[in-house]
Amino acid sequence: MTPRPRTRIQRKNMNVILDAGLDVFSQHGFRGATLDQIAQVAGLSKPNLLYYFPSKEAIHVTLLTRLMDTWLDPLRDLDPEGEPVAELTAYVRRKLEMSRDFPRESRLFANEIIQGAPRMQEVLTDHLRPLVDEKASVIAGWMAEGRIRAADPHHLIFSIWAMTQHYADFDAQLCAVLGPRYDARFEEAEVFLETLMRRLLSPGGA
Amino acid sequence: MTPRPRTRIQRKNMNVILDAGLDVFSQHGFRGATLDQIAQVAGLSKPNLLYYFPSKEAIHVTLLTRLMDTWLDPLRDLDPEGEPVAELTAYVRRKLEMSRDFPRESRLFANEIIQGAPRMQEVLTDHLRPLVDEKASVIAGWMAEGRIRAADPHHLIFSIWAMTQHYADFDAQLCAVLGPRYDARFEEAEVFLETLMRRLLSPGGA
DNA sequence: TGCTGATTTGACCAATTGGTCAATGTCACG
DNA sequence: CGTGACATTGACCAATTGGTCAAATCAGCA
Repeated sequence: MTPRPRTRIQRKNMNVILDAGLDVFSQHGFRGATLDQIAQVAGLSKPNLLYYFPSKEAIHVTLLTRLMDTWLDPLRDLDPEGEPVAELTAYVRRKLEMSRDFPRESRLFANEIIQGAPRMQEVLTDHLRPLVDEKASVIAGWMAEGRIRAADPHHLIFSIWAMTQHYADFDAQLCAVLGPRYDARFEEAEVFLETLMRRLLSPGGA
Repeated sequence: MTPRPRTRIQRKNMNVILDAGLDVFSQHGFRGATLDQIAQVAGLSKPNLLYYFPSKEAIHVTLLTRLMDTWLDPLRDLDPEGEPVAELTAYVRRKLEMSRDFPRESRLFANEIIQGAPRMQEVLTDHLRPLVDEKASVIAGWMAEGRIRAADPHHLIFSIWAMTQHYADFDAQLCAVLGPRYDARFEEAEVFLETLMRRLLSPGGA
């Protein structure tokens, strides 16, 4: 689908196009985005886009594939040998950092899922699901050993996704509701979520 | 913007159109939706749509406005005189029920917010923000009285929104990850979220 | 320098977009 | 059974869509 970049120029332009595509797709979704818009943001002509990518969909698929590579890293990093509460709060912190540092990627993903994930079914079932099941059973193990309080591990993971990605995906709402406190939203969120995780999971309920 | 329906036929057709619009807008966002698609789902001709609504945007705006009316009811119902933990778990339960019973409405809202809420800024700052501030101070009052454990009330509300709406907005992801457990997702979520809220808020940390 | 392949684009295309309008059909009510 | 308002639509429009292509330009190398 995506030709391997061979020259300097190819690498540079493909990155420019993907960055522009990320801008536009994350803001309007696949169907709402147009090649003209992407070309304009990229500073290239439309035929030039199609010299590097065979179609609009190819740009989108390339973005989603590259995204999934790094998107799940925080969950992969969950260490079965680590201290349970520390591991899970660290996971939340990493996810929150991703929402802060890569909001466009989060929104691209959210758009795709909300619209039924038509171009991601296989990657979700083939890669995401096994990873989630694996980490859920690690968490279940911790719970069985009494190292953290019991709660459905899958829904625990879903809640962590929901709460952390919310700060990227619903940014416009936060901005409207928080007013002047908007600038501190990530610091406040980190404190709040750490408290939440600790009370939910710490054996003492601390 | 939207003419008041005068006849039976008008009322019926406007509802048919709005329902079709909800289908299409919630799946593709504003720019990704087309009048032809809405007309097809509604079972009407395109010029007939435009006989009842002056433009594509008018349908969208009407949907959003009607939605906001009922979307915030669960939060409005939060009773300052009630028992704090019971009130907040009831709020979570009502929000979760809305995700279960009105997933299209949730996705319509999510699409609009993700795309920067270009058509909702004023309703967010004029209606949502005052309501959130009011309820946040109710919650803060409960915390100050020691009736629930302390935590940032605004971020508590955000987390409740995130976790409950996640079950509507990211349905495709849940389906892929949960597999056969997918059918029980709402029952499981209710149990999980009740546990979470209780541990987070109950003075004993129960 | 000249050559060759990589890069860029103006012009173009068929299909689709949101929207208009005149003509037609239908319904309620006197 | 008229008749006037309500309802419906086929035909059409200009603009935009994703995508093509031949011609022009550029970069690097012998």
